[in-house]
This record gives sequence, C-alpha cells and structure tokens, in this order.
Amino acid sequence: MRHKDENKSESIFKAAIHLINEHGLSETSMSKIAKKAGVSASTIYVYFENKEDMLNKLYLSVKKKMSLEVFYNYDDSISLQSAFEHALRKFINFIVTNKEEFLFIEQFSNSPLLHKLSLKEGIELFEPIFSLLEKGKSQNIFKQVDTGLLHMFMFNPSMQYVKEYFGGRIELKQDTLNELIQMTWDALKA
Amino acid sequence: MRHKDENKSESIFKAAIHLINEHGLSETSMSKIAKKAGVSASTIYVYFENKEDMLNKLYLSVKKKMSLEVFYNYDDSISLQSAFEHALRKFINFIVTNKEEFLFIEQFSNSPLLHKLSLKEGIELFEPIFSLLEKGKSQNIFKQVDTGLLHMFMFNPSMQYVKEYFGGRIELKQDTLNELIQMTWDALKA
Amino acid sequence: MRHKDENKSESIFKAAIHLINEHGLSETSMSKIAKKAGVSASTIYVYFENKEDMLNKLYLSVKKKMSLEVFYNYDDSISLQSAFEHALRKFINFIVTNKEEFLFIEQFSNSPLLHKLSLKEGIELFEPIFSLLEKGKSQNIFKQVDTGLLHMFMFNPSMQYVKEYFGGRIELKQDTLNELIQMTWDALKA
Amino acid sequence: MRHKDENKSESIFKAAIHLINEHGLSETSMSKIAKKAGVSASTIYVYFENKEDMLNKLYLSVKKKMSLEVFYNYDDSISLQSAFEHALRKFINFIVTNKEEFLFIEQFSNSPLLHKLSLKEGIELFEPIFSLLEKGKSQNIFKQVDTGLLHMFMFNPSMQYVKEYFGGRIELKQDTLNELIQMTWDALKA
DNA sequence: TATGAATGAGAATTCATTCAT
DNA sequence: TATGAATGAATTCTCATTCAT
Repeated sequence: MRHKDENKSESIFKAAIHLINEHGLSETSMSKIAKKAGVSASTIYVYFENKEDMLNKLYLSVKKKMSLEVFYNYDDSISLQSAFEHALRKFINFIVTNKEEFLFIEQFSNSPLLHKLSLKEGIELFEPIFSLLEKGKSQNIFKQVDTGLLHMFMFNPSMQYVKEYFGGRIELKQDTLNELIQMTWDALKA
Repeated sequence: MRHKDENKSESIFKAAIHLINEHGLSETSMSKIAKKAGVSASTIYVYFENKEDMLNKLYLSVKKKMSLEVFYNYDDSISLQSAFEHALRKFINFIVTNKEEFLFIEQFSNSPLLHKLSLKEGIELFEPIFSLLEKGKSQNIFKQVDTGLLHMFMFNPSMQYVKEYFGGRIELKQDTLNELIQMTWDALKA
Repeated sequence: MRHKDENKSESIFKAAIHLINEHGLSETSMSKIAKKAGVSASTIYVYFENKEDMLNKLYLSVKKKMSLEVFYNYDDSISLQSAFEHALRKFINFIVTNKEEFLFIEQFSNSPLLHKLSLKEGIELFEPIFSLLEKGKSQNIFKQVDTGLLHMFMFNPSMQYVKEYFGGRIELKQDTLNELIQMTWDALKA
Repeated sequence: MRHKDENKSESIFKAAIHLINEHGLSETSMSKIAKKAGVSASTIYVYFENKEDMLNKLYLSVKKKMSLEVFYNYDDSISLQSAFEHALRKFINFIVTNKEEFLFIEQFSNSPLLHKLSLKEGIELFEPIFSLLEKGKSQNIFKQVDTGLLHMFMFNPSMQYVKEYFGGRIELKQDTLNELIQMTWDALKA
C-alpha cells in the first residue's frame, strides 16, 4: 500500500501560505494552490477533507512548528527572567524568520473559518508559557492579574512590532529589540 | 436626476461589516451585501469602484468614527496621565461597544486588500496619540524609545483583551480593566 | 424650445466609431461611448431609441457622407471610362482617408444588428453607380452579366486592398492603385 | 480520470457558429453557447482559455476545414487555368454549402478579437493558391502585379457574390457562376 | 434637453468539489 | 495515491435602459 506523501502535504501547505500572503485568503483558490504546489487540484482532496479542513490543519501545523522552535532547549529550571527572555526571544526570532507562516497565522486567526478546536489546540501547544506566567505570579515577580492578561502583554506588542517591521514602517535593531523585551518585562512585573 | 441617498452608502457599509464578521471576508460577496443592504448589487457600483475600493472606504469610515469617539472631549492640556487614561478608556470603550466595526478592522488590517494609503490615512487620524506619547517622552515620564514601540504597548494588549472577551474566553470586569490600564502605563513608564 | 444639438449627435457618432474600431462592437458599451463623447449615457437616449437604432443611424450617416464624397463633381455625361475611374478613385480615396468610418461599415455590415432597411437605404445612395454600370452594359462596353456582379468586381477588390493596407500587409503606392483600377476595368470589360 | 470527449470541442464550435450567425458576435454569450452545446458553461473553459481563445481556435478550425476541401484532389501539374478554376469552384462550393462557417469567418475577420497570429496561420493554409498565382505571373499568363492584388480579385468578388445570394438579393445560377469565374479570370489575365 | 441615480438581467469567468479511471 | 474532466453554483462586475428632476 502506498502511503500519503508527507512532502506532498507539505508542498500544498507551502503553496497555500505563499498565496494567502500574496493575495489574501479570499483570492486564494484550491486550484491556484494546486498549481503552485505542482499537484492536481483533486489531489488536495486526498489529503484534506475540504478547504476549511486544509486551512485549519495548516494553522495547527504552523503553530506546532512555532512551539517546537520556541521551546527548543527550553529549560524552566533556570531563573524566571532567563526563561522568560529565552522564550520571548525565540518567539520573536521565529516570526521574524518565518514571515509568511506568521502572517498567515495572523490573517487566519481573525477568520471565522478558524475552528474553535483548532484555536484551543494551538493555545495548548504553548502550555509552558502559561506555567511560566503562573510561576512568576506565585513567586510574586509578576502582577497578581489574570494569566491571560499577562500573556497578552507578553506577546502582542512583539507581534505588532514584527508586523510593523514587515510593513517597512520600522527597522529591526538589536537595541530596539532589547527595549521591547524590557518593556514587556516591566509590564508584567509586580 | 434623482438625488443621491446619503443613507445608501451607510447601509451598504453596515451590511458589509455585519456579513464579514459573520462569515469572513472571503465569504462575503457583493450580492450578499447588496441583498442585506436592500439595494441592487449594481447600485453598490454607483457608490464604489469595486469591492476593494468599497472595503478600503469602509475601513477609513470606521477608523474615522473611532477617532471621533476617542478624541471626543479630548483635552491634552490636562495631566499626561489623565489624558493617557482618557484616550485609552475611550478607545477600549469604543471597541467594546462597536464589536462588529472593531472586528472588521482587525480582519481587514491583515488583508492584502488594505491599501497602503488607507492604512496611512487611518493612522493619521490618531495623530494626537502620537503627540501624547512624544510629550510623555520629552517630560521623561515615558521611556526614551521609539514612539511606535510605545504605541504598540499602549493599544495592542487592550485590543487583544477585547478580542478575548468577544471570544468568550475572558470576562469584562472593571477591575481587570483597571489592571489592564495600569499594566499599560507600567510598560510605558520610564 | 431648445433643439437637438447636431454637434452632440455627431460627437456620439465619432465616439462610437472610434471605440468600435478599437475594441470591437461587442466591447463597445453605451456608457463607454457616452464617456468618450463627453455626455451622459442617458443623453444618448435623447437622440436615439436604443443602441441598435443608434448603430443603424450611424451606418447610414457614414454611407451618406461616403456617397456625397464619391459623387462630388460627378458628371456622367463624360466618357464612361472617365466616369468609372472618377467614381472608383473617389471611393478609394474616401475609405483610405476615413479609415475608422470605413472599418466600422465593414464590421457592421456583417452584423445581424444591421437592419435590412438600412442596408437598402445605404445601397440606394449609390444609385448613380448602378446607372453607370447599366449604361456600360447597354453600350456593350461592359459584360452582359447581372449588374450586381459588375458591382462586386468594381468595389470588393478595392475594399480588400485598402483593408490589407490598413492591416500593414501592403503598401499604398500610386502604381499599384493604377493597376488595381486597370484590373477592375478589365474584369468588367466585355 | 475521465476521458476527454473529442466531440465536445466540436459541439461547442457548432453551437458557437450557429449562435453567432443568428444573433451576432456581440450577442453570443458563453452560457448560450454552452446551453446549445449541451455542456456546462464551465466545461468550455476546460477546452479553451477564454472566449477570445475559443473564437480564434474556431476561426482556425473553419479555415482548416475550408482549405482541406479546396485542396482536395488539387493537382497543380495540370494546366494553370484548370487548376485555377478547380480551386475557385471548390472554394465557392465550400462557402455555399457551409453558410454558417463562411459567415462566421466573414464576421470574425472584421473583429479586433481576431489575433494577428490566427490571421497569419489562416492565410498560410492557402499557400498553394499563392503558388498558383506566382506561377501564372512567371508564365506571363497573369498580370505582373502584386500577388496580393491577384488574390483579392480571385476571391473577393466571389465571396461577395455568395453573401448576396445568402442575403436573398441574388439567385444562384450555374450560368452566373460561370460568368463570375470568367470575370475573375479576365481580371487576372495579363 | 440633459443627466445622475438606480437597477434587473446577464456577462465572463472561477469556485470548491466530485467522479471515473 | 493521483488526476484530468466535468460541473452547478457562485463570483465580480458591466450592460442597456429607465426614471425623476
């Protein structure tokens, strides 16, 4: 029995991400994806139930890839601040070096096509972050506020920062990056 | 000639926003908008060049409405912190009470259909915010970092907060709101 | 009472001819004609019943202009061959110097939109040609064949010739023109 | 995969020609063609890139068919006049018995939708005619004029003749046909 | 006379998807 | 597994025309 080709699925993902960033979700059709991926449109339906399913799987695949990188070599036995900085830097590094993946996530996150379940699964991949924030709270290093609130301050400004950079409205400098991280820390700090 | 109905353009906008939030940008067709707005599909083309043009005009219209509300009664001669808090609360209030407008903006902001020019014009509507941030810097109240950076910390966590609330993952409480504003202030403070 | 503006009707004609030659009959819409003519689309309907009516009137207008030029200074009391040559040269001259008009006629002649009546009226404008051919037959200078047949040989090669010239596949030289006329005469001659 | 039906392309062609003659090029829409051909409108786009492409391919298909018939049993080793007459009669016979194809060609020839390349390819299919005319010139049987000129006199009057017949303004008689051919020969003859 | 506003009908084309192979 | 063929439904947008002014 032949098995589903991992590469084929991957090249469909790549084509989809590329086209969605270039022309938007609405302009990206299955046949265009197929053409770009070098397969027949019907082949996509061998791998995915339908367009929505494909997009949700793509979303999770990117989230997975992202978490793998963020938590690569992650060690939460080190000091809280070090762990915090490590994770945040890895995160920023990922989205900077994986522009298309990141922008796809951003675009798809605001779409009603994103299933609640996929959203939930995507969040769960970043469980260690929540642990970190909880730990900071229990150690009275972070503010005693809802962990969700801490999470927002931890990531949203950085994400916006990278988007501004991609939009050409800002430069990417090591100094600014440090300031960004410092500000993030200040926001969380008790 | 017949007279141009001012409400028509407005009802097209309303219908568009509503449908986009309900089914997503990609799923919202001109004919569905027309039907919901109670006009003929071709009538939309009397008011707008094409779909893209319509969406960009809608984007700017919402941004305009938002800025009008944020800067209603805005007085930057009062203390910096008061002005800061006033603007931020007005902003949060607007997006909370104008869910569909806000979510449309969020969705459209990540779309390649958004013209650079519209984005720029939209930003310029919030010029007083940039003045406020600059002033804070010159008074050494805010960190000496890029104003764009301050801007991100000022708004992005709040926006994410409201999105989480809309997504039902968070409750809207006065206390949390105060914490949010405090955290924002802490992030900016020198 | 204001009267219908001759100029306006004329500029509608001009715009129509121009657009039809540039983009074809199918691509030429009333609104495009109106825009090019500098009037409102609805104004066209002040002058013409509908598109078909407009095109037929345009057809006849061009035919009229053509016949006026062909028969300017036409004197059939001179020798048959002189009259023949005079008319043919005038005709060729007209279509060469009125490219757009001529090509419109050619394009519209093959369209089912051309009313039988307009076709008939257009033919009647060239009655002197038929007289000429009849006269040539009665003088045994021309072949004793159907006058329609003589007519075809008199004009069709020349029309094709000019079309080839417009298509850039042939040059326009006085010598060739003379040959063309000689060949035409040879074809008719008994 | 399903197999591609050779007849499908052919039935699309037939439907197109029929409708174009009945209602004109501008009035013939893809969906009408599809309906008449008994296929879905989208199926046409499996076979052709777009309307323009379809019309050009149709044009060439008809030209091909025409040339096949004109040059069926064509033997240019016989006497020049016999070859000439054979080709011309075959041509007239084709257009008389393939009214719709011929009228489509006439209508489309004057349309800007006809690509220069299709026109060129169409002409090349009739290369033997040009050889014949050249040969006649080299044998001093035909006039020493541009071959294009000879070509026009060879075909255009006949085409007009058949069009007049189709328009009901002329009858089709063997005698007239003979006269027509004689006149054509006279026009070419040195 | 002149025209901007309005529209139903229809245009070309693409869509996501299925099916037979 | 893989795909070319096929399609009904939908897309954006334009059309010829009418209407109220």
